[in-house]
Amino acid sequence: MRAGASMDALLVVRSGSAKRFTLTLEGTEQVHGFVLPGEAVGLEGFATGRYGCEVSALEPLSYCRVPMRKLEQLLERLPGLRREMLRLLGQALDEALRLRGELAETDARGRVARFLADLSVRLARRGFPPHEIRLSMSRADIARHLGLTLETVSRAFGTFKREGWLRVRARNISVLRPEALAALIGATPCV
Amino acid sequence: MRAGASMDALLVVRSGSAKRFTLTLEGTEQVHGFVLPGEAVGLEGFATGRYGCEVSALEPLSYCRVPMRKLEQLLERLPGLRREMLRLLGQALDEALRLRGELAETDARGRVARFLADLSVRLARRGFPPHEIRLSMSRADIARHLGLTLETVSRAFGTFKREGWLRVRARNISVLRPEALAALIGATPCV
DNA sequence: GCGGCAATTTGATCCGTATCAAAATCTGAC
DNA sequence: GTCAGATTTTGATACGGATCAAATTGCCGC
Repeated sequence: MRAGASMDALLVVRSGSAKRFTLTLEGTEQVHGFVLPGEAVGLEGFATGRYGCEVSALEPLSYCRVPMRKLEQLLERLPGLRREMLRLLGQALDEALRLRGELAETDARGRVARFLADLSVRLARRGFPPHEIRLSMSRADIARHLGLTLETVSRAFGTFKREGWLRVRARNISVLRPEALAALIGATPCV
Repeated sequence: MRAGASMDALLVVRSGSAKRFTLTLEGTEQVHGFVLPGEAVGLEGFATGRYGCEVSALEPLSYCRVPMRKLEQLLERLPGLRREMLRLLGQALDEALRLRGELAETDARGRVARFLADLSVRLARRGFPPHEIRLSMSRADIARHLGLTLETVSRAFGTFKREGWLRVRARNISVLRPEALAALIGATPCV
C-alpha cells in the first residue's frame, strides 16, 4: 500500500505481518506501527480518499480486500456493520492517542517494555502463545517506531536479558518474567 | 467530558477552547491536544461506547451536542453523513498518527514551532488572523502536550523571540516570521 | 495603584540517549 | 560446512533536555 494512492479498498491482514510507515522529507521512515493477522490497514484514508501511509509486508503475507464500492453497499444495508466500522475507527484512534501519550512520557526501557507487552496482548488475542515472540521487524524498525535509535533498543533488550526478564536470541524473544515488564510500565501482565 | 463515562452524545465545540487529556496512574495529565471551534470531541468513544479521554474547557465555551440515538437515526437515512463521519474519524486518526511520528523525531524547538504552525492553520481555517495567537493554555499544558517540560517550552519561546521570529508577551504570541518557523519544520508557512 | 499569588522566565547542573566506532553474531547462498 | 553481507551488540563520548532553584512578570482582587 502506498501513501497517496487512491483508497479503493479496505485491507485486512490474514496471515503474516507488515509495517505501517510514512516517508519523511529526508527520506527516513516514520514507523507508525506493525500489523498483525486480523488487523485492518488504510483506515486513515477515509480522511481524504487517499491512503495516508505506506504499508509493506515484513514476511510472506496474505490479506483480504474489501472494495470501497462494496463497503458502501454493505453499510447501506447493515446497521451492525455501521457500528462496527465506527468501533474499528474509534479503536484505531484511541490506540494512536494512547501510543502518542506514552511516547511523550516514558523512557527508553519503558517504551521497549510496552512494545513487548503490546505484542503479547495482540498475539494472545489471536491465540498465539504470548510469551514466545518472533519479531518479524528489525531493531531499526522498532527504534523508528519508538522514537529511539537502534542502539538504544538493543541496549534495552540487553538490560532485560541481564535482569533475567527476557531470553533474547536475535529476533526470538522469550518473556520469562512478564510481571516484571508489566510492573515497569504500570500495567497488569498479559496471561 | 470524563474518560470512562458512557458515550451518549457527540460533542462539537462552537466557541472557546478546551483541552483533551487522560490521567496517568501517577495522577499527571497526558495532554492529547487542544480543541478549537468547529472541532469534535469524543470520537475515540466509538471504540468501547465510553469516552476515552477527559475534556475540560480552557475558557468560557459553548458547544453542540448530538445524542447517539439521534446520530444513528441520521446515519440510517443519510449516506452523505455516513461518509462524513468516516471522513471525520479518518482525519482524527491521520492527525494522531502524524503527531505521534513528529514527537518521535523532532527536537524541542521543532515541536514548539510545529505547535504554533498547527494553531495558525487551524485559526486561519476558522477565519481568525493566523499570526496573532492568544494561547488559552498554560506553558505546562503545552509542555505535557509536546512531551517536554514547561521550562523547555519557555526556553523555546525565548529563543524564537531573540531570533526575532516571535513577539511573546505572556500568552499573546505574534508570529513575525512565519517562514522561519516553517523552514525549521520543513513545511510551507500558513498564509 | 497596591499587594499577593500564580505563571513564566532564567540560571546551573546532571542524566539519558544520540552519535560515532568497532566487534560479534546471525542469515542465506553456495 | 563455509563465506560474505547484513544485523545486532557493545563501547566511549557528547549533547539536549530534565531537574532543581531562584528571580521576574503578569494577573486579579481590593
